[in-house]
Amino acid sequence: MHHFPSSTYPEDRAEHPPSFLHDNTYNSPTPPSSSRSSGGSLISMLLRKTVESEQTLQESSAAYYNPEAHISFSALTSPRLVDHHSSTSSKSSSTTMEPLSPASQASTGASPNGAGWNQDWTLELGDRRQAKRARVENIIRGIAVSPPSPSVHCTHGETTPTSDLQSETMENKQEGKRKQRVPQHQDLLRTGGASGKSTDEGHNLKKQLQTMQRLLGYPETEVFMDPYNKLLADILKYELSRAVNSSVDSIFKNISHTLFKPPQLHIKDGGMVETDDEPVFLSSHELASSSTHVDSMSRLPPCSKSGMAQQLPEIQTEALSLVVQKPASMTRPCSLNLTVKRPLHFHQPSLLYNHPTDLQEDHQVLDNLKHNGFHHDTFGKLPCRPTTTGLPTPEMVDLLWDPVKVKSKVTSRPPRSPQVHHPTATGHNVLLDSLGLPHVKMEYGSFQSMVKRTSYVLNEGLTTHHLKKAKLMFFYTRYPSSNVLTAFFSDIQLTRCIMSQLIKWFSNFREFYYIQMEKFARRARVEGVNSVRDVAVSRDSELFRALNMHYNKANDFQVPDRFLEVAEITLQEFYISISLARDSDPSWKKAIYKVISKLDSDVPAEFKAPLTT
DNA sequence: GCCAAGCCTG
DNA sequence: CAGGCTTGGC
Repeated sequence: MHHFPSSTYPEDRAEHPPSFLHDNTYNSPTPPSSSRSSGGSLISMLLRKTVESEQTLQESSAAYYNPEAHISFSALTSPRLVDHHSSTSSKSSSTTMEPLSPASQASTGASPNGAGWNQDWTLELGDRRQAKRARVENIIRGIAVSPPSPSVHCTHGETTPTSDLQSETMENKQEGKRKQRVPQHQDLLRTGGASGKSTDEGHNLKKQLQTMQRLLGYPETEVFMDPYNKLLADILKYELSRAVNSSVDSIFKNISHTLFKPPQLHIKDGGMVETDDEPVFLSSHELASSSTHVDSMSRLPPCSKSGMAQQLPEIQTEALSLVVQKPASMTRPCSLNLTVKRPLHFHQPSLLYNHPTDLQEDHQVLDNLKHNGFHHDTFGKLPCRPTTTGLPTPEMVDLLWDPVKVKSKVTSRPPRSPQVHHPTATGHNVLLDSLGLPHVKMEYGSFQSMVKRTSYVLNEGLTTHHLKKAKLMFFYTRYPSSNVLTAFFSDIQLTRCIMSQLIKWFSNFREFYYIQMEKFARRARVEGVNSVRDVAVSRDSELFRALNMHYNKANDFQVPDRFLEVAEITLQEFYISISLARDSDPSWKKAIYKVISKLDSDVPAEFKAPLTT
């Protein structure tokens, strides 16, 4: 098996029982990711706030949420968050790298596999307020949509509608003309939007609001008399104004992050989540990252964010610098210069029906205004290079609806030195679309099952699916050769740039891996572990959880036992080196790297996937 | 000088 | 995760 080369403690190693006697029945705990995104659509939240106001007015004592939905929500989110901390802290008293207590593990494992809050809107369907929301939504959508003129000034003028969503949105394009000026938010906040420097634009906005209020069933005075509601109204005005001015890009981008949510989710026993429909790519983990990390939305690349804009023939009303990236070639440049972005997905279930905790709500609205609402420039001005193909194929357009691709950073980074290679138009490769969707625990050997063909595309660049695949491959190989990469990423044109990116990915994976190893090795020493024999890695260990969270965030992949063995060896190597004070040598890790590099396994053929059909 | 790998940074 | 830089081997 795997010996323990260069170990300083061969005796320890010899005496150390096989560490891979892991419980096969282990039910992988859900990574402590969590929670819901604190972000979301401003308009959605504002609308909901408005509806809530209505609710308050009409049913002051009634619970807003469907009790059942509320319960589900709580069960889906809160426990895990709490549990994560408790389990982590529970370990602090341990002097070894022992697994967490069964209790904590159990409670953790009982948590759902993320995407918990996604259920909310589903559970609310049928509510009578749904109709009202729908109407309001239509209004908003109408506001946001530009004039119908299809004379798009864009290199992709022949953009082909490919979805119902799209055509549906098209129907709502018959709206009035849009303003050009984009009011500064400071002005809006200062003047209350339609007041002060108000123009006819303000009147229009007010009309829109009045319409909404009527639909919501209460007199407008009721809304604005309350200072709180007035504030919300002001904010709403601001948002509407932005939409009216064909500057909904940022809003669009904000909501697009969440609008691509799965159309339907079901909670399975044990908290696992699965979907009826295929396009489920936006996991709660991904969303969680946006809340735990600094405003990830603001960091989303413009190309990916504005990608869906090319789905509709648009009218160019101004010379915006927004660029669109061809989704099928995320890392490749794009030449689209569409200038009008529309919230095509306003009608989709989204945060409109998502209900973050109430108390946070108010702050979220304002915070989003401050932090999310004004990233227009950030979104729109980052460079994006032209595509090599110029025109999007229907498949490409179709891919625009892939939320992962659209939202992912992976899609944005152009290759360092873009080599203009012309895609072989006949290269009907298949996307590993389902890489982004499996929320069901899958077996090691069933990787194939998550490789499904959804469309024929010409993959010129790496997508988030490739990234996810690469991460899973890391469980087998830490140092993949270029041959392996070539073999397992045959669905994309492995240019030098792409290959470099793949290599870089694995380099980053290793970096994280070794950082964790060092951290936990040092922690073990601090906590009093005095023998390498006590250094072990199991699926229960915090180290594994961290790694699993990083490489298998959705926790939908059964990590091979061999990886745990390698991880344990790595941890032990670090432990040994640190114990011997080798870390005083600047290159002390290299010896470890050399050891670990010999522990690679073959990547299952399933990962090659049937990329062509 | 080139290149791969690693390190640092954002 | 990716860009930039350094390092070390050739």
